[in-house]
Amino acid sequence: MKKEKVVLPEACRQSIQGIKDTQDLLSGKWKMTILGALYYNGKFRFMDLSRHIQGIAPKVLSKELKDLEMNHLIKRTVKDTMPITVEYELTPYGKSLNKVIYAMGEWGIAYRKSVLEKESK
Amino acid sequence: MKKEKVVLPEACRQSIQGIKDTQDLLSGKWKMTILGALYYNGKFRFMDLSRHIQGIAPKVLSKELKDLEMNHLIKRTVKDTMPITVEYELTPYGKSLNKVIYAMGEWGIAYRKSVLEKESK
DNA sequence: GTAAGTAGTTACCTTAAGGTAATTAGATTT
DNA sequence: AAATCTAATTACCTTAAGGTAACTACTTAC
Repeated sequence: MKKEKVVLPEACRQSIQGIKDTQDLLSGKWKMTILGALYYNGKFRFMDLSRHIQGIAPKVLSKELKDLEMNHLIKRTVKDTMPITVEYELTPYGKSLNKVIYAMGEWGIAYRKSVLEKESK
Repeated sequence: MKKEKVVLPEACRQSIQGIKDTQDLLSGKWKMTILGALYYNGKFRFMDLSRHIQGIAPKVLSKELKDLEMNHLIKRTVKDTMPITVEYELTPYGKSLNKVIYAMGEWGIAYRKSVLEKESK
């Protein structure tokens, strides 16, 4: 019997690699959610983020924000107020994730709806 | 000083929750990549998947495929060949992730390009 | 008969992700 | 004077994710 090895066109291979790269950069339970919050609200202070993202511990939030900042997806700004406040927002680079963020939000909403419908049957 | 608590419109809260739900369902290093491969190639047998997704161990691939099948995102079909082969493909439900998959692939490609450009400077 | 291909499974191990709870330190409110 | 706000940090712990390597059982090609 012949072995027909599956060979993918270069464009497919690139897309699959692209997905992997994106996933690696946005790894973990929280990064996409944080980016989503900043995307939909524009700016957030640390405490407001921690209040609006249900269940995240300050230690974890702090670490995720550092990761995202290191990858130039968000910008951290210390405001000269009393007491000091810190604002986080998407960089233009972070904003370029808009399609990913939007698609995930929409799919999740539809997903939740479909689960609820099944349960009510 | 006044405390102006940030309050998000319901639509934002839903979108953020949607992102979180989606992320939770597609957690881990490999699920999105597997879905991407099936999206771009249509069907894949176990060994072909394991060859095309660089670095994934058979144990891990097997587990991820089970997870995805349990969540009705992919379909597993045993073919009556000698030796037996098994095919994996997206369900219609899995295909509804197309925008997420596509957006992540495109962003990843652009990301890789921008990294290469910076390095060459 | 031996190598290689099919689709996994099993046992074992390591690392990192993430959670808990307490603490810091200055400023402001009550 | 005590509580609460700001943005975190620190120490400690647990779990799960993921990797390694070997193995199964069957078939076919060489």
